[in-house]
Amino acid sequence: MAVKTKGQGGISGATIDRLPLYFRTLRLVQDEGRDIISSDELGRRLGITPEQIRKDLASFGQFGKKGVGYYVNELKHNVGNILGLDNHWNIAVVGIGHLGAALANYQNFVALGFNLVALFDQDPHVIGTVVNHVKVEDSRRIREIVRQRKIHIGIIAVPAAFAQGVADELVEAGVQGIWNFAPIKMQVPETMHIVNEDLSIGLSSLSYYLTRT
Amino acid sequence: MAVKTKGQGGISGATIDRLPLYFRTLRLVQDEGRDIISSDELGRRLGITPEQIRKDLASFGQFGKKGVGYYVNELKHNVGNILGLDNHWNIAVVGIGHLGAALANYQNFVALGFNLVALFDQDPHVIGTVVNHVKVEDSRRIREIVRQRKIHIGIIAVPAAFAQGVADELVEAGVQGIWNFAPIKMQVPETMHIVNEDLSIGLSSLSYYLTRT
DNA sequence: TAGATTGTTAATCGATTAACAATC
DNA sequence: TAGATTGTTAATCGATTAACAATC
Repeated sequence: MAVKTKGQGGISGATIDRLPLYFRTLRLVQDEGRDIISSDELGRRLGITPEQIRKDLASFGQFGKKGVGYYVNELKHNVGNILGLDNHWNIAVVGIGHLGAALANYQNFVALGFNLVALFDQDPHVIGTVVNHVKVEDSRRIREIVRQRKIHIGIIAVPAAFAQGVADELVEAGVQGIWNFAPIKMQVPETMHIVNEDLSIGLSSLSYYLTRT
Repeated sequence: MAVKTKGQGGISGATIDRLPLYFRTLRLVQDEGRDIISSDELGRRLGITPEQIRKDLASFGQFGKKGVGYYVNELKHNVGNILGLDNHWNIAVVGIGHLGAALANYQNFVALGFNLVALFDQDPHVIGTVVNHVKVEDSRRIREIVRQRKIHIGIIAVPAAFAQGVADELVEAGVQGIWNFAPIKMQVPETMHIVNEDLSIGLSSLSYYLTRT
């Protein structure tokens, strides 16, 4: 679970976290050849109330037509634009263990417009191998390559003990955001955007609910 | 990011999602040989206010000593108990692609007391291989093996197109909870506990914030 | 036109923060 | 005792739900 995506600029963090769901569903609906969709149907497909969806969208503008619904292509374009997906951010994964390799191969990122441009690891057996068409580089070259390849987002998939060090290097190299899978709270400058993905939370909370059934 | 862990039984879902963080930090503090910790220090280590922590804990009982703090061992035991970790749930991963293999190898689950007891895949090249000391079985045997090995939680790491089918089988086989990594909203009976882990949300929301810096 | 559906305001609900009495 | 720190109540803030006018 991604932790603490706090709101900013007046828009609720909860709203922002729902936008990717809208985007994905709109893509599916588009593939089905549909031109128009109502907040009602979108809601039914996602398990979200239509009022919630209308409110979320309305906080960014008027994208629908009263009495009609939303034009699928147009809305998808707008939501993608709001999410900044057309920036086509360059991303790099640091730590090509099982999880890092899984992330490097994750096809849904391509669908969102992200470009995987670098992979890093410090294990000599892993350096030089190719994962999803990208060669794994030595972690010591993070600073150099992040600048060269204009990497915007660093994904941290190293063991907890190394995560802070990697974060420091990524920050110094000038990435704008970090997506962190290591189970630690990292120290980064105020201006750095960081999203923590904590896999323990989902499973533990499931345990909580199971215990109380 | 884990989606929609709604509160239940009067306890806020946000509170429950913080408990695993407390648990993990207490384990670390315990390893450091510390006997006592204050809400203030716990807060500093996690980036959470001490008031929030005290409130979270207080909703389950009085675990601290005024003027002193919390006894680390005792609190860790209590938080683990609240989360139901001492149930030592049996878990199975369905879909041993990159992500499924990463989850099967995820060491943090062991630290939380979960037992990995089965792996499933439908690819004949994958069936029979061993991942993290567990043999991969044919997905067609889900129902049989879930019962045999008394699996409580099913983890879905198959492509979106197969996820609903897998969920149906897991439900029929009698699992109590599902941890779903496929990017779809699944239809399951009301009584089934399901936590959706949606990796697109974290990265997309990061894109949103980066766009507005 | 009548029916459908959005966008927006008001009401409710829930979660966090602040304050402080209790007490170790 | 004096200082520290919890547990709890009250105040604030934020997010969701309900209602409905606008309008296609």
